[in-house]
Amino acid sequence: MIIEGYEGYMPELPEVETVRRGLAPSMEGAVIRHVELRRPDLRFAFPPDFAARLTNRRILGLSRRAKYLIAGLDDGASLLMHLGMSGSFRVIRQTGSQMPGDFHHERSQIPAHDHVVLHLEGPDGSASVIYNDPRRFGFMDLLSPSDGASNRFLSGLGIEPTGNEMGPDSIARLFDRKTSPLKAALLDQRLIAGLGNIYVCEALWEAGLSPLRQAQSIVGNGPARLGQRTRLADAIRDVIARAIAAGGSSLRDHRLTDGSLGYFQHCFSVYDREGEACRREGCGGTIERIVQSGRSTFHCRQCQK
DNA sequence: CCTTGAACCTGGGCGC
DNA sequence: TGCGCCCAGGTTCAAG
Repeated sequence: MIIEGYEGYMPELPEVETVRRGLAPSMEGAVIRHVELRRPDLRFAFPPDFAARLTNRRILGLSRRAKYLIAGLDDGASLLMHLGMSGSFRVIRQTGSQMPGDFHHERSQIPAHDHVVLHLEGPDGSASVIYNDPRRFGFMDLLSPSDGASNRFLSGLGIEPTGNEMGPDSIARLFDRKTSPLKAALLDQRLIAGLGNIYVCEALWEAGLSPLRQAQSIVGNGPARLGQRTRLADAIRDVIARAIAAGGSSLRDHRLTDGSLGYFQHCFSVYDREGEACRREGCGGTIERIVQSGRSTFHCRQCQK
């Protein structure tokens, strides 16, 4: 018997957190019995002996830092996973006498873009965790116990958008003397780690701030600027928290979804709403799409100053 | 150091 | 139906 779950789309922080929660029951406490690599690389080459170093290791916990998933292993190493733009995981639970890999024989062929399969043996039976990534912007790495925070992917990351550090003081420190647009500064993972294009647009709308103004323009001691930073910090927390809550709902109902934007998009105030009326009470503006550093920004000129 | 833009890939949607 | 173009959740580089 095969039970198939569907996890993961739109990989910004809330989605990565949703994936983490979805995978944790299958992965935590399980032993990796076999690792299938269908190709030598994703965005980057897998590290040397990647599969061998994972084999027969028990997964102690699955955590998240920014948009990274981190599986802690029983030898002190950690498996680092990033979903890029199009990565997703599926879990297939096997019960009965199936051998690992049999699900591929039950299908006439391997689904396109299934690049990594972790065959797990847990207390409640076996499971296969399959990483699929059409665009291959995702990547994986293996951290030795001594690597810790010196890992090239983790070392430069900024503060967590939902952590205790997020507040007007941190924003002042991080954005001081930054001449880049607010939009670009919020996307800079070295300052705040975990925000992506959708939720930056959403948070700026909620805070009533223009994506075009310079980041340093909300730095300063005046009450107006303190208010702007406070509203921005609150908006970031709020938008992320609501998206995680929505992700949780869609996860419970995942059989009803097709894995596309569908479910979440009802929650967006500006993202992908070009030409629609601004949803702010009494605003009357129209959502506009502009391009900043090569990426779409959705905003309302009327109420975002 | 700082900021911007190209590059990495595949697939879906649209206009012609 | 098909072709070419534009667009998409992110990150790393190179160039200015």
